Amino acid sequence: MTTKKEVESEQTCPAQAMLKLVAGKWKPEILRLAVEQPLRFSSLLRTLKGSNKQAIAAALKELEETGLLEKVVIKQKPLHIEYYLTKQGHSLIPVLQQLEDIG
Amino acid sequence: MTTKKEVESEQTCPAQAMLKLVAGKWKPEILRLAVEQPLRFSSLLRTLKGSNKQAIAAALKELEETGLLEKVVIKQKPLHIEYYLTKQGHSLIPVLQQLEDIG
DNA sequence: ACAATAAGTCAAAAAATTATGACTACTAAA
DNA sequence: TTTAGTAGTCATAATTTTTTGACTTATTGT
Repeated sequence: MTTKKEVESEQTCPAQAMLKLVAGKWKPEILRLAVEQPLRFSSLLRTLKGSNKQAIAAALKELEETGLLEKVVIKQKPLHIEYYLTKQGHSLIPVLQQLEDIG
Repeated sequence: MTTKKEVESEQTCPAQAMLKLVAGKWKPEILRLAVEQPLRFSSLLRTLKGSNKQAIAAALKELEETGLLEKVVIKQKPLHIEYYLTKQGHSLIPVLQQLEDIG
């Protein structure tokens, strides 16, 4: 979402823009989990304690829109959808790891 | 600030915690500027277009509290206060740089 | 056509973040 | 002791983000 504030103040810091792509309550954790295996909506819902469908849906949508996750629909008995970490998504992982190491 | 949400959901992702330290509208930019020279309140206010004293004050305070900036009071004719990037603050710079490179 | 399961959407409320305007504190010099 | 300059604080308002609960779509097997 492009906010009114953003339009008015005309972002200039590139790092800030990038940080927004992984910021938010659930996105870093989701990316971390995606390293290990493709993600499923319901599985995330179970795994991420304190989350809810809307939070998960919003996070997955944003991560997909910004090209960090790829959505794959599997037309099976009960509809399955998997989210894979993209190449760009993978490139973020070591950066997140460094952040952890510093903190 | 420790929020109600944080207390309830008991954060578990370490990267998320670290991201919070540099997230926000002005913190990344302030850190970047601090690499070049010690920062002054009024100077930041002039430099960061679209900012205001409260935003700057809050950002500097948080960056100081989390140990990324160090505050130095210079008792001179008109009171001067400088903010220096700490060792830990410096260690974040390459990470921010990497984020820029990816984005 | 209907049921069961997975994956969502939508509108509204609650909470957090950011912005605004008025006011305060400290220092040194006159 | 008043003044000028720098660095803020405080309460409140506006905006954005996150949460909540009810509802919808898609698929396949029966």
